Parts: sequence; C-alpha cells; structure tokens
Amino acid sequence: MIYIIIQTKVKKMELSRKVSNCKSCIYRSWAFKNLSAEELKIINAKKVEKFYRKGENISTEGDEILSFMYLQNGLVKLYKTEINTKEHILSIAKPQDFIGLLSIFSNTKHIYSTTAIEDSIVCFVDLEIIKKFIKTNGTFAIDFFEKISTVSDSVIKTRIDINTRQLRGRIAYILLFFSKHIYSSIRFNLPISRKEVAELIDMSTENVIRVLSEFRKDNLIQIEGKNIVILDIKRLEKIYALG
Amino acid sequence: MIYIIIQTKVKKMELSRKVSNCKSCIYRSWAFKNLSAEELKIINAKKVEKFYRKGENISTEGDEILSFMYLQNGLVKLYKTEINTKEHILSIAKPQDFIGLLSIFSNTKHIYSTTAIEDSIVCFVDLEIIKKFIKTNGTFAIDFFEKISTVSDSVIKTRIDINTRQLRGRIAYILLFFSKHIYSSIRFNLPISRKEVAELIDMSTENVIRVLSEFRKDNLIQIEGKNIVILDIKRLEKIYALG
DNA sequence: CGCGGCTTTGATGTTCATCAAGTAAAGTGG
DNA sequence: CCACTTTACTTGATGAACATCAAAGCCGCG
Repeated sequence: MIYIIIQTKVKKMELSRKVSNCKSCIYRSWAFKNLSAEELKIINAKKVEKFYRKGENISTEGDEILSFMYLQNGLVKLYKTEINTKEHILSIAKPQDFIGLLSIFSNTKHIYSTTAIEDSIVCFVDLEIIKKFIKTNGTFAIDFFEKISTVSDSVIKTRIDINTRQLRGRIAYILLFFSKHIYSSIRFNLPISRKEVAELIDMSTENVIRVLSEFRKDNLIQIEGKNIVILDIKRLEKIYALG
Repeated sequence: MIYIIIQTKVKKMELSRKVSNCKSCIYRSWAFKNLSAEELKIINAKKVEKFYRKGENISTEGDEILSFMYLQNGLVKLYKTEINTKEHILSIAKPQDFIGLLSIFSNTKHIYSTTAIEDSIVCFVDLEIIKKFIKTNGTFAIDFFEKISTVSDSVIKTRIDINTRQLRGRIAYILLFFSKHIYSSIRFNLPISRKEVAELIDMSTENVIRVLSEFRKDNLIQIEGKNIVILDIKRLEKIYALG
C-alpha cells in the first residue's frame, strides 16, 4: 500500500520536474552544509531533477561529464560493460550519495555507466558551478571532498572485501549490505536480479542461486523470489567474517 | 655502475635530510603548479623528507594521518594486512605519486600500510597546510583533486582489470605494468618477490612462478631471478587483452 | 498464449589453491 | 668468514572451489 503511494508521489515529481528546492534537499547532505543561502540559490536555479523508472539508463560510458549527479531517491548501479556484453557492477549508490566516483575531476568522459535499479530521482548540478564553489568556498571544498573521498574509498574497500572471500562469504556480504546499509531492515525486496548479484560480487548466476538456496536450507534466510528475510544475522555475520 | 652512483647520492640525501626545496621538486608536479612562491615557501619550511631503505615500513594501519605523503623517488607498496598475517597489496606508487589514497580526507587514521619496495625518498607535508591551501587557493584545490582523483580511479580500474582476468592475463598485466608504467623499458629488475606479486594480483605464489616459467618456455619473456626481459610484447598484450 | 528472459537443480570439467619436498639464495651469529 | 638458519624459489601431485553446460519450470509481457 505504502509503496503505491510513494509511486504516485514520484510520478507527480516527474511531471513538475522541480520538486524540491535545494534548501530542503541538498542542504540535508553534509557535503553542502557550508554553502551560503546565496550559493544554494544559484545551484537551485540551475539544477535539473530527473525521474528514472527502474531499469532506465542514466548515463553511459563515453558520455561527456557535464554534471555532478546526486541521488535524491531510489537506487542506482554503477557498472562497466565488458567486451563480451557482460556487465560488471562496481557499486550501488543509495539516496544522498553522489553517483559516479571521482571521474568528474580526472576525466572529461564517463568511464562507467549508471542505471536505476529502483525508481529514482537524480539531481543534476552543472559541474562548472560545483568547481566554481570549490574555488571560491574553501570550507565547501573540504566538505565536498570528504564526502566523495568516503564513497571512493568505500568502493575500494568493498572490492577487496569481496575478492578476498569465497562464494558463501560474498553472498553473506550482499545480504548484509542490503539489510544494513540500504534498507535498515532484516526484511527487504532484493532490487536486483540474481544475474546482477553475480555481476556485483564476481560469481556465476547459478552459484548465486545455489548459495542462496543453501542458506535457506540452513535456516539463515527465508527467500521467495526477490523477497528476503534474514533469520539468523549473527550466523550470517560469522560467515562473512570467516570468508 | 650507474646504480651504484645513484645509491651513493641517495645516501647523501639521507644525511642532509633537506635535499631539495619545493620549487625544484614539488613544483614539477602539476598538482602544485598553481601555488605561489610564498605558499611553496611555507610548504618548504614545514616539510620533512625521509629516506627509506628497501623493505622499510613508512606508515602502518591505524596510525594517525598527519601528513600528505608525496613520493619523490623510489617505489612504495600500499597494502592491507589480513587477519591471518597475509598481506594484500592494493597498488604501487611511483615517483611523483601521492601515497595512500583519499583516506587523508575521509579518515583520521590510515587504513592501509605502506612500505618501500625500493630505496625511496618520501616527502611529508603537514596535512593541515594542504587543507589550508585547499581552502584559500581555489585553483590549487582543483589541481590537487584532479591529481588524487586520477590515482584513486586508477586503483579501482586496476582492481577490476585484475579480478576479471585469469592467471595468465594477470601475469601479463603485471609484466606490462612494470615494463611500461614503472620502468619504461622491456628490460627491468622486478622490485618485488614472487610472493608479493601474488599478493598484488590475487593468486598463489606457486602459480605466479608456474605462469612465469610457462611464459619463459613460450619465449614471451627471459627471466633470471628478478631480472626480466620482455621478448614478445605484442603477444603479451594479446594475452592481457584476452584475459 | 506463446516467446524470451529469469530462476532453479544436477552433472561435468576447468582453473586454481594447497600440500609436499627439494634447491638456491640470503641473512645471522659465533 | 664460515656454519647455520631462515627465507625465497621451483616443480609435481592432489583435491577443492568454482564456472560452464544442459534441461526444465516459471513469470511477465506484448
């Protein structure tokens, strides 16, 4: 029920296109806390909010980087398309995250693609404005880099965490990730397919399914399609910790 | 012969401790190109240069982050110590690189350790000074973040490159990495042990040796201890490209 | 209502880590 | 400086972990 209501609200946003002003939205994120009312006004005037339905592409490898992308609502995957049409998911951005690593400073073109994995609202802020404020507002510069450094470092840490573990540890990781980090609940709807889970934690789709079934048989989780309930979080954490 | 000479020079540096001033050193790095003579003077006054012999530890996980570390000379590995005394190497910094990812903005403590893998000179600049210049010199802020963003993004890209390849592709990667990126020569001395190669590209020591032997038998490389000559770079690149 | 993509399970084969065992090289202390 | 110890290197054999292949049921969508 609640889900339906949110959906409707989001649709309205899509039509109006300028839902929130930055004081009530971006202001909440600590990266922007030290911008003056004046500066927020400038951002607010030139920002564009876009609604993306689940599955819709937001940006693609090779595209010019023109905006800083800030995720207001929803979930977005950051991934790389390999030669053989395979995809490799790097990370999943949640609300209040910025989307797309540091490429915005080191590249002129996106090196990864982004797609909404849940209905999402992305706020595009002209990159030149951000750069201008970095130049003119030193405190903002520090705040901003703290924020994006955290995201970037956590991508690196996650990659290591995943690659040093074997399959059971990886699945435990992904379950704990969605439960703790994304949904703050032991009960949630997996927003991505088994295949995408595989692409995210470097394993085959079949083995994702196999390990999930195994966990179900062991009464670690309850699972029906995308619907997941974590039954024994302590044991799951142990599996993650042991690799 | 030349090697001996450099060695001696480096030893002298160690004794004097303040070899170069920042105008002639850091100035060369484009991250610092927009600092005024005044600002460079401040950095110069408070910087500390330290010499590290091959194998010496520079910083350790858990240490307070007090300085921005800039590698003037040598090679440094950035790694994480796992529970079971195993090490996991994230990246290798070469001269002109900064050492240690973005943690300097997102953490107060180092999350990785660093050790010299060749005799190295590291320049420590008080972190507060860097932060102050980021606040007061907008152009420097942008330059600086361009630089560290590049390093950080390349760590992420490398991790993906390695983890999506199998053993032969990984060894090809590491050989091309040292040849092209570090030494700019098809003939070089591997600065790390087989074990460290294994820790860098996620494989067992035995298999590092096995694949290297295989490459030698296939006339791809010539190898005597740490001494490596790449004989067929085209074929090596193909092995890397195919995974 | 039929087609393609997602999901699931079992069987098979490959890739790779681990174990074992021996040689070479590099420190270390008397 | 030499005997001794430790660490690095190397090869082969074995088994575990995992991907791939195959086949069938399921679900959503045009």
